[in-house]
Amino acid sequence: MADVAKLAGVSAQTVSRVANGRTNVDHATRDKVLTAMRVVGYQPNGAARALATGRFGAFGVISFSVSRIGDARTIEAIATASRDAGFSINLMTVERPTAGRVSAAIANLAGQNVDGLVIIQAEILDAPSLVIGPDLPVVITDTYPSTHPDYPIVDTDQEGGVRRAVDHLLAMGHRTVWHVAGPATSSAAHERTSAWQAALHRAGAPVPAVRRGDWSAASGYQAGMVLASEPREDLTAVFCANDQMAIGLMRAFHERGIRIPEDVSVVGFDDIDEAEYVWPPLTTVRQRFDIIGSLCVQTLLEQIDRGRESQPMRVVPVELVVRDSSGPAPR
Amino acid sequence: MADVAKLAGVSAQTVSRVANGRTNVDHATRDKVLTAMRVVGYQPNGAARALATGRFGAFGVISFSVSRIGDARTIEAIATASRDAGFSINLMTVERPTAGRVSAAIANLAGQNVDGLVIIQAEILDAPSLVIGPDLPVVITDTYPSTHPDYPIVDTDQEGGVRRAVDHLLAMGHRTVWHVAGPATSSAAHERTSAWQAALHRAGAPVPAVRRGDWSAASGYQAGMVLASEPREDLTAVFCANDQMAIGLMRAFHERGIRIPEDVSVVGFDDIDEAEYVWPPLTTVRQRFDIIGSLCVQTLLEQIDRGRESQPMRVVPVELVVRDSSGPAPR
DNA sequence: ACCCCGTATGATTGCGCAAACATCACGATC
DNA sequence: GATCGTGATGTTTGCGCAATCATACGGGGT
Repeated sequence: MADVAKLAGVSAQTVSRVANGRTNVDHATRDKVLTAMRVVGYQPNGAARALATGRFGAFGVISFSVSRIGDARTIEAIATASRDAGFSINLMTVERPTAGRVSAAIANLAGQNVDGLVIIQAEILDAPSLVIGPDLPVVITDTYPSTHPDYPIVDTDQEGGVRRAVDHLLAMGHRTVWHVAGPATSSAAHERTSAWQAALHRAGAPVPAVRRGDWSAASGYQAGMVLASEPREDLTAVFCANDQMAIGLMRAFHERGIRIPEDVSVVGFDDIDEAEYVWPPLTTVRQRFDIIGSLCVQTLLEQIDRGRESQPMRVVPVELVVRDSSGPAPR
Repeated sequence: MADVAKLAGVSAQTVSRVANGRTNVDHATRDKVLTAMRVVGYQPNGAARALATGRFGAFGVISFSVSRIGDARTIEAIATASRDAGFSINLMTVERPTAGRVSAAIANLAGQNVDGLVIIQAEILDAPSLVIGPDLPVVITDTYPSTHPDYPIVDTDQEGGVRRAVDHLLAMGHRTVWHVAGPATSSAAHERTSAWQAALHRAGAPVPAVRRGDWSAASGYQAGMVLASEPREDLTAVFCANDQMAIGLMRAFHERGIRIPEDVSVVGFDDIDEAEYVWPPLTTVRQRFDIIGSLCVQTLLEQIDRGRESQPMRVVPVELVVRDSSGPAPR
């Protein structure tokens, strides 16, 4: 910066003003400075700026996974919304989802580099409370609403999505709907299972035993093999807690000669890109990760302006996408 | 830090030493300081540390996409390897892959916050050269080897992977292999197409016209519909440049009553999780994104130590995974 | 002609930390 | 017993920038 100032024949402070786009700089002066910047190849030092201003221009994102599709899409949306708001993203992955590790990651990011924190909490933590500095804007997504009463939450309308899926199947004459749940460690999986139960209860339908997977197509395949090997009269519809398990389950049914949807209807959750192109095309509940991401950023920006006031949970609507994997009940 | 020093009855410098884990501090003193840190709730300020040391403890990652599976897995691997090396990840997405935008993103990250840069270049840029500060460690992945002769490159063994896939099909008696390519903007797509051509040439097989998709299952579906509607005697094997297009293509063939693999064999590229669980299970070339990620980080660490000396391109091996979507040529 | 105020610019200071050097005490060595 | 080395600690300084205050200039109002 000193070099630029010398070359342009102005003070360092004026260079700073130009670099920050202040208006109170003469046109001619600004041009001189900009030219000098280009000549010198000046790049402002973010650390020094952060030290002087107390702002980092970055949000931290804590996630247990990046490659799981939902997480990837959420992160992408957060990154895009953050960039548009002038913030960069500091991504921190936590290998094992214990509250201690998450709190450590938070501490790490918090003191260090960020103006706010998005926690993609995907999995239930072992301890109820997170240690978060009181002044750090924070938002939690992909978590039980009740888990963190003190922090703002953004999440998909799990209950509404599941209700639509189950009602869709019941409306087509299925007497009940089986369920392949996500892992017990996932709060989203819990919510979907509860909502499935509730929807069946409301309709007066029997509630079959839950099969449990781990989100992977492999686990859906296994669940499908188990279901196929203990044939039951009322197995005509299955709601899988995500699309990948639904895909695996469909492969198992194919292998066992169970036709979809003639014998059994299958519905997933997420609407991943492939859902439309597997065979048969998968009926599913579309999550709007783009909205989730931008709401997270918006929530952080509001906290930066106004502090962590009590905010309502933000629920992101879903949409049932009906394709060929679901149809009328047989007979 | 001053508060901690006062409370512990030592100098600020000693607190700094404890915070940085230096060994030359007396046990008793260290304990006093650690206690004081806990009492005060001390968190070192990353910006100040970076300013003083000139190191940020972070790598920048520039990517055009986060949610595309390969990118997501690469980013996850980079994040994990970086964390293990004590670095965090500053993620920057670039919406439109022009050299100008990428250079701007680089400038943004470079001066600002990072000790090194991973560019996941996925798409061919409009201008040949990137503007990268001469002192910034950098590594480019997912790009043409020849594009950036001056920078270290890490990439999958595209040629080897394609060769294995094509040879696998030819060895089963197919007279030739059709190809659904990735988008013209992708260097990986180019490489795979060239390798496919070369493999056919080597075998003396005819080279059918290339169909082009955009990596999505939807585009694979369209390509499949087109292929299915112009039936040809020699259409008995298709190599798709990624798994998602292969999945879409298989749906199209299902719809048109073309059996896989009895009528047509299909091979993909990537080995995404679902590949094993679509119907039929997809033969594909497994990319090792985990290795790519850790090699990227390793390359950066070496540059930090020894400067940007000329490094050989690092080629990551692949593996052909044979499943049920490929079989002997009909008749 | 005077003052006042707004605009453009410069000078000083401190953000929180670690590098570099200085100091001190103590034990080993000849 | 003088010298040296080693480990533990303190003091000074500067990293690069923006906040703050200070200064200079010029035009409009009275």
